[in-house]
Amino acid sequence: MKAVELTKAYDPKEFEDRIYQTWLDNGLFRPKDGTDEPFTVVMPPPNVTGILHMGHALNNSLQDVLTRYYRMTGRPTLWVPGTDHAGIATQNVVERQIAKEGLRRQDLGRDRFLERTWQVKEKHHSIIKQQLQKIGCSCDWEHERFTMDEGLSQAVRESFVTLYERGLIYKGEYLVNYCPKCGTALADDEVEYQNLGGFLYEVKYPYSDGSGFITVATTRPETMFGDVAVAVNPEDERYTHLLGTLLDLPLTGRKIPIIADSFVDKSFGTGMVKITPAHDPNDWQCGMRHNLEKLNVLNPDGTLNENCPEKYRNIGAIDARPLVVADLREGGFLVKETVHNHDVGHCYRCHTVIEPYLSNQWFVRMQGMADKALAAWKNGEVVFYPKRWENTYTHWLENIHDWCISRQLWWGHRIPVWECQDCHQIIVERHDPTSCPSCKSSNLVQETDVLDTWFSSWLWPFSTLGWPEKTADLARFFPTSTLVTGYDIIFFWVSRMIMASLEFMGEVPFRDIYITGLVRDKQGRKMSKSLGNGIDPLEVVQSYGADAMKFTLCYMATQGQDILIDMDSFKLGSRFANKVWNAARFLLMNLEGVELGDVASIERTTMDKWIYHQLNEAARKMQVAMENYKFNDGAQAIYDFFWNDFCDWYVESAKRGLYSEKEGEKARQVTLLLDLLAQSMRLMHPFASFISEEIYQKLPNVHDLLIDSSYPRYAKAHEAGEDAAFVARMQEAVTSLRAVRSDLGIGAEKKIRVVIKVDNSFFATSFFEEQKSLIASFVGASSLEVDAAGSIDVSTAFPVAGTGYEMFVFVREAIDVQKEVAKLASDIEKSRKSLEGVLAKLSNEKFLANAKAEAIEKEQDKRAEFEEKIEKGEKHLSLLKTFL
RNA sequence: GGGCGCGUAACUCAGCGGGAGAGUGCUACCUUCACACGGUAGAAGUCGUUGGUUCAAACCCAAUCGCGCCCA
Repeated sequence: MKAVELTKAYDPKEFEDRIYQTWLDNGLFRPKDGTDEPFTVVMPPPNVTGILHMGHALNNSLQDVLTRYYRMTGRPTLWVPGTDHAGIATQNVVERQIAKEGLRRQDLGRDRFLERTWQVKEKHHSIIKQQLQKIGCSCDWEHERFTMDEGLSQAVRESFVTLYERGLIYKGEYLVNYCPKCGTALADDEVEYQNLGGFLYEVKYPYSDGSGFITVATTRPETMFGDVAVAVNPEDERYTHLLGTLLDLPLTGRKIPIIADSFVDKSFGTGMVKITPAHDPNDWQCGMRHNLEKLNVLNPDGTLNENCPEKYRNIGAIDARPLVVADLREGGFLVKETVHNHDVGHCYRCHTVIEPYLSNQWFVRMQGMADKALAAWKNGEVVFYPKRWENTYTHWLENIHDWCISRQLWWGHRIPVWECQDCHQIIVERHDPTSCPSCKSSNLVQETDVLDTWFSSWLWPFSTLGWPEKTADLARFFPTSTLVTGYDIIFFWVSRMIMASLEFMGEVPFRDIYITGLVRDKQGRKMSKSLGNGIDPLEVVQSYGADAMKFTLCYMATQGQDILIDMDSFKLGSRFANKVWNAARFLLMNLEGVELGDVASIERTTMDKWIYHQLNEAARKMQVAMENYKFNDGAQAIYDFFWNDFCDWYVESAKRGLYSEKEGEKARQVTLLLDLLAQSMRLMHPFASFISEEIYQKLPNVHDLLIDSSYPRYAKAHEAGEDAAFVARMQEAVTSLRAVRSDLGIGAEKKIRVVIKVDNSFFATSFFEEQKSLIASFVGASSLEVDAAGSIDVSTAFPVAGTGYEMFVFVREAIDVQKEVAKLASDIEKSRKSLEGVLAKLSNEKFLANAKAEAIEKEQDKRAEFEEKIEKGEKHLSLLKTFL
């Protein structure tokens, strides 16, 4: 066998793209055939015109880990990728683009504007796909979907018509959240609230009969033109006698009544509230209760309309406020203004202040679906990780509002509703109608609004698999296994998918819902364009490699916690990858002239059994971690195993075998090392996919692709607890000797003589005896003796404590005896303190009566241990003092 | 106003009833034949505060302070 040469430094750029291409070329992202239960994940579709940010990197890294893990356990695995048409956002992108050409969408017309938008979509789509590939996502691109694909549009159509037929869709006049900038209605949850400074104005409203006035309090005086009443609390004795009195609305003179409604807070402001049903949600409710007129005073662009006095018309509501206030003051109506902070809604896309606005919109009745979604959760059909997010889910469903699904946009699924212009019949059908079913007229006009983007994404887990067609994919892969997403869209998306799935498929779309944290900067701030504190995942890939990024994110992805990182954080993964690379490099350079043996039948030493035991333990930890979505535990298990166990101890110990002259010993050692390396690559593949595959491809002992090989499994039979205990004791001895070396300032180049005296009862004596040369090499000893008979004179040597044994180092150098005496004395003191605590427990009857047997046993062990430490310490102390 | 989360080593975070842990950073020594993106050793924490439960509390309970998020 020939040695294999790896480059000196880990250079991910050299192989990542190539490896990805190999996986693609071999079709390894496709689910394999078989009857095992598939593992299926649908990717939360990123906005097609967006760019990949750290949140996507995290989210997709975790999905990739799950997918690769389950793929290697042998289950047919499908990860469905795709993108979302993101109605408002995409339309904004295109509008900004044509604005540079001096055009508005109206100038182009609907069809040409949409053509433009599709072009933009195509271009951006290829970018985002490339980005996902760059970070290593092992999703099945043959299953890729876009929310406006033919099939998915069919799904939208089917679901709309079905809901309509079930009487769950209606059109109604409603007070919606309206963004004047985007020119569209927003759902309640697309509004973000920000606490802003403002004023509370107290305004006189005179009685119509001229006998005086009352005072109302308002934060939005400019909406007074839409006032239709003033309300007081019915239990507010101050005002009961005024009920029914007419008032003259200032600046207009319109007459409005005083009414009673219990929603009014007596203690807020003056206890009198002006009622503007067309511009305030509470007033809207109040107006419904009292059957009041709804007087709209705004144009669609947010300016005041013809229902206002002429001088304010066509002025934006916010700009009109100071004018109105000034005129009120001048007219003597303004009583006072006080500083008042309150929450103001903003558009989640463009951050413009939203206006409650009266308009005709389409709605879905949600109550029935919400009840079913709650019931499904109560029955344990969906489980959140971490569990506490279930509160968010249930709270939202318990307070469900009807969903406003129409958007005044062009980009999206146009609402499939036609109106006959002759008989005004409303037509909602699965196929575009050509004539009116009632009067046969062909004069039909389609609704101009499109549907909310979430109306297509709530179908995602089954529309991507072919619904409404009864496809083989749907039968095989639905319901999916796990959803990985962020908590910011639990109600936007997760809840709605569950509702849609129950409504159309009759079962939940997934069982496990893993909610990731948000990726933030080191100060804990959200990463955002405006702050400029974002980290570009591709820049991380460029600097450290995709594996370093994924590994680091996993290592830090503790369940339920946000992840605070900066660019330097990724050094964790990068260093690990470099370590892996170099360990492999070292092993592969030692293959020259070796004939590999049969791993299964090869003779194993205690060290060998120990490392296989540790590997087995790592596999066990990994399985537990994966099943419980503890990505950090998984990453740590492989990190610790590979670095601390394999590299630091096993490979170091194996060097003797590698350089051995003994017949067959080198081949034996290399065989085991290569097997362990291959298994390590399998174990780490989900977390560091490229480097593990690259190394695996160089191994002479394996011949398949790693991505498709089998995952190491924990097996009770591979446990070797006794060997593990031997090695643990040896590690303790080595570490103590190294510490002494360091402490006494004995340079690495100086060889030392060591004598280990073992107690009669020491369980690892023969192991120590066997491993003398190994221990010696670990601590740089020229001579190391295990003295079971107690015959070696160590009266001139430096004593080192151990449990079950003690060690003596023959030191030639002058040592600072005072310092060592002080140090030992302080160690003894610590042991004394610990022993006191232990003895206190053991003499406490309540402890003996109540504590678990294991706890008592452990305390007894500790007593023996501390007593031994003290006893040996005292002995060593007097020995040391003879040096003085 | 309601809900949730977090306060553990300088930083980022695990641990969540029985002897305080990791990574980074820091200190000292080492370029010895895989790796200085390395090795070896080390310093570093009354586990936010105060009470309570318990034989035993970083961990459970209550209160309190600070920070963050969500909802109204």
